Amino acid sequence: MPTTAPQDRIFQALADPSRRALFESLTRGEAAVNELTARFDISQPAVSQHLSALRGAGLVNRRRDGRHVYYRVEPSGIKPLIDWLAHYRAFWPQHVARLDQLLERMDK
Amino acid sequence: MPTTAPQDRIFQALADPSRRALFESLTRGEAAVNELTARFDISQPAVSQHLSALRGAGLVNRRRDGRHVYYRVEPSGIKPLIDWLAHYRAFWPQHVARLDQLLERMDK
DNA sequence: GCCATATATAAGCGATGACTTATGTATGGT
DNA sequence: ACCATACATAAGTCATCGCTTATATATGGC
Repeated sequence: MPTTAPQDRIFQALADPSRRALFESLTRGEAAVNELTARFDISQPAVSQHLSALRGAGLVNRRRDGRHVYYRVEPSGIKPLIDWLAHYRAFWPQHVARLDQLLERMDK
Repeated sequence: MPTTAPQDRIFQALADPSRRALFESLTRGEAAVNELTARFDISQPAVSQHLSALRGAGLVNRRRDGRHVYYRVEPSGIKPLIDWLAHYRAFWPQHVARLDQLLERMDK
């Protein structure tokens, strides 16, 4: 039954509260792993693993600068989520048009 | 770290592919547990457990009719998801206004 | 009341997940 | 070259998940 859908990794990535917190933190701006480790009460490897999951889901990017690796939100990453929501357009008929416009704009 | 957020149950509910498939199936229309069990290749208890999780997340309703229990999508259930998305408005500035309108309309 | 159907709950099991500590790999400074 | 810092990966542990089978709880028809 479970043929891996495109939403699979993103939903699973966001299912974990720590990961959502990390993501939330990154929306405040790019941050290196050591900064993130300082902000949260989990070990550095745990942070790296979470970031890896977020990256695998396409939700974040990374960039190396010297010894630091800076992570930042990948704006296009949440598109699968929007797509998934749009698929259930039938349940909010009035809003479909707006969602469609949103999707069009995100394509570019 | 993990103080149970409002998005918690909904993200976790949607993290499972079988559960998303069930939800998808319900968007085609209300269905009883035995129908859903027939559609998928998992046991009836598994279906009931998934439906319970979806219900716990506010994504579906149920209604009893005789011996059957019919489940249907709760349209307001995806609002937390929209809310969560809206929170990251900063990343798609052009779309914020539209998302806001969408949210306003869902409130009623 | 009795039996069949429909669903929910219980109990158990193997797989996966989220962490930990320990170690490996880059990079920079001296 | 050496050492410290920054990050990733490995390995192990404990909890949670998704499933199963077995059983309990409706409801309806006779």
